[in-house]
Amino acid sequence: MRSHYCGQLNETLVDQTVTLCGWVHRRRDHGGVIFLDMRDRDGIAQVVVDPDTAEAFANADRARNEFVLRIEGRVRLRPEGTQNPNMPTGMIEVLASEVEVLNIAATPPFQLDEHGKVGEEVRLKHRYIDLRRPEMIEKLRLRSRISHTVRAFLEGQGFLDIETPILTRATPEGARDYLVPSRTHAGSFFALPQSPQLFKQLLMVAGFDRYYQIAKCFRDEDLRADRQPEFTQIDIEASFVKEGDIMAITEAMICRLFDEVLGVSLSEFPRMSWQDAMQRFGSDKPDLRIPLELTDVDDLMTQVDFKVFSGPANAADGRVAALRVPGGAKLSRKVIDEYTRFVGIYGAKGLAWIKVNERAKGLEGLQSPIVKFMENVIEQLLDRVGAEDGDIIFFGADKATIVSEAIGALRVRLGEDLDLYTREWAPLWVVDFPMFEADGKGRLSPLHHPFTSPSCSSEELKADPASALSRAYDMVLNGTELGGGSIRIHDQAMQTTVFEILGIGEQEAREKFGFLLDALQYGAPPHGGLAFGLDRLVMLMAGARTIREVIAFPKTQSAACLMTDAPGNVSANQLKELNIRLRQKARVEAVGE
RNA sequence: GGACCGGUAGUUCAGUCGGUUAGAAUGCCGGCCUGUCACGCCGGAGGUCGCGGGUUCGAGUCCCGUCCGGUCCGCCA
Repeated sequence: MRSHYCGQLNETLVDQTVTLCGWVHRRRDHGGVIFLDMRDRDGIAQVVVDPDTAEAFANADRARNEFVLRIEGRVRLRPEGTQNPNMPTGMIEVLASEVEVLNIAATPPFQLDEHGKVGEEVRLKHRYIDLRRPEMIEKLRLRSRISHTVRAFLEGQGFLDIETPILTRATPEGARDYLVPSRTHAGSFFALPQSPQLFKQLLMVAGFDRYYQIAKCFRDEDLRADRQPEFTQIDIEASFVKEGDIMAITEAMICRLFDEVLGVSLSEFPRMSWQDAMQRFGSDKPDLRIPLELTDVDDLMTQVDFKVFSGPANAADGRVAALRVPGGAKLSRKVIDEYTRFVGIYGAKGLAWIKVNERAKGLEGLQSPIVKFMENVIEQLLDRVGAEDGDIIFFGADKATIVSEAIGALRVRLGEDLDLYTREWAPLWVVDFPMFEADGKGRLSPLHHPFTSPSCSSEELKADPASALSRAYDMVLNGTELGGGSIRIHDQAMQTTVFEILGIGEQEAREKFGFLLDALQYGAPPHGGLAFGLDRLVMLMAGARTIREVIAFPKTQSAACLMTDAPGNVSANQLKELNIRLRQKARVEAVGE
C-alpha cells in the first residue's frame, strides 16, 4: 500500500521513507541515472533511481510509460540548481531504494502528457486511459465536490434523499422513452425515467415534505454538445411552498456551491418574465453577460415601402427587431455574409443591416442596402436603438418566433466573436412562462410539463388557455438553462382541466396517469420543486466545452459507447424470452443471425 | 429527418492542377549518455490514404454511395 500520493510530497517529508504506487508518466534514462515521473490521481513526483541500487535500477531500466510501479524510497531536497519550479513537487524528489513492477503496460494509443493533442474519438475508445490525464481527474474531482456540497446543503435544509424506480412506466408525452421489454409480461415494456417527476410528486402526497435525489434520467432524443441520452439531475421537491420558497432555497444552494467550490460570490439573481426575455434577448435563456439587446421596431415599419419589413410589421404573428452592435461598423462584408448564413439556420430568410459611419451626415453617413426604403422613419429608428457612430444595426423581420430565435442566436454569436462579455457569471430567473404553446397544428402543448400549475383559476384557464401563465421558473446561467421547475397542480379538477386542454381525454388520462389522479384525491398537499442538470452545472463550473468532458463514460452523438461498443446485439435466445422478433433488415445486420 | 465540417503512420497533421518510392512532428524499438524534467545524440521499424463502386493511361486527390466522429437545425413536455 502507498504511504503518500505523489502530489502530497513536499519539503516537510524530507528524509522520510515513503511508498508511492502509480503509473510511469515519463521516464528519462541518462545511462547512469534514471528519472521516473510517477503519477497517481493526486499528482506527479520525480523518482531518482541510481545504479547503486542494482535491482531497482534494473526494474527502472525496463519500465516504460504507463507501467504500474511501487516505489519505496527516501524523500530528499533536490540538489541546488535542479529544482523544477513548474512542478508542484519540484523542490523534492524520491531516491528509490526499491522499484517493483506491479504490471507492465502496452504502449498507450495516445500520449497522456499535456503536449500531445488527441482527438475525442480515440480518447473515448480508450477512456480508461484518457481518464488518467490530470485535467480529466480534476473535472471528475470537481463533479464529486459539487455533488457532495449539494447533498450537504440539502440534508442541512431537511431534505430527504429518496430513490425512485429506474424501471417504470412509459410516458407518451414529452421525450421519447428508452424502453425495456418485460420478460414476465409478454409484450409489455418498462420505460427508463425521463425524470422522477411523478414519483417525487407522489412522495409529497405521502407527506415526506422535502425530497431530493441526484437521479439518473434517460431521454432517447438526438444528442448535442450539452445533451446526453443518460444524464443526471439534482431533483428537488417540497410541500407547502410557493414559487418564491423554492427559488430562494435553490438560489441559496447554487450560491453556496459557487462560493465553496469555486470561491465565486454570485450576486442576487434578477427575475425576468419570459415575455421580457424573448422581447429583449430573443431567448428564454438569455446570456446576460452580453450587453446587446433586441429593440422592437414594428410600429416604425408598418408604412415603409419594403415588403420584407412591412409584411411582418403588419402581421399579427410577425416581428421586426433591431440589434445594435456598438463598434460593429467595422465588420467586413464577408463576416456579415457569414452572419446571414448563420441566421438562415434558424429560418431567417436574410439579414438586413445598417452601418452608422457618421450619423451627423444624415443618410450620407449611413451605409446599408435598405435605408433607401425607409428614409421617412430613419431618424426615429436610429433614435429608438440609440445608434452612434461606428455601430452596425442588424434587423430581423419574419414570424416572431423566427426573428426571436435568429436574432437571439446572432446576439450570442456576436458576443462570442467580438468578446463582448461584461462579466464572468450572469445568473437569473426566468418566470411567468406561458402555460401552453401552439404546436403548429392548432393544438396546444405544455411549455413545461402537464403537471405545472397555472397562475390563474381553472375557470380563467378554460376561458383563455393560450394566454394563461404558469407558475414555472427556470434558473439560467450564462445562457444555459441550469434548472427548471414549477409549482405543481395538486387539485384533481385542475389536473383534469389541463389534460382536457391538451386534448387528453378522460379515458386516456386515466390510463396514462390514473395513479396520479388517484393520488391527488387522497389529500395531496400544495407542492412544487425544481430539477437542475448536474452535468451542465459541472460543465459550466469546470469551463468545459462539452458535457462529455465532465462525464466519465459518455456516449457519442449517435448515442453509442465507443469503448464498450454499446448498444450491441443480443442472442436469439434472449430475444425469444422477451417475445421480441426483429424485422428482416435488423436481423441481417445483427451478428450471428 | 436535414445542413455543414472531418476521417492519410500508434497519435496530431501536411500532401499543390490527378502523375516517380505518400511526408513531418511526436510516440514506439535498438544503441550511447550520472542531474534530467516535453532530457539529448545516433540508428531503425511503422501506411487497407475509413469502406464500396465509378471516371481515367494513372486516384490519397475527381464523381456517386456508404460507415464512423463532430457542430448545428428539427427534436429534447
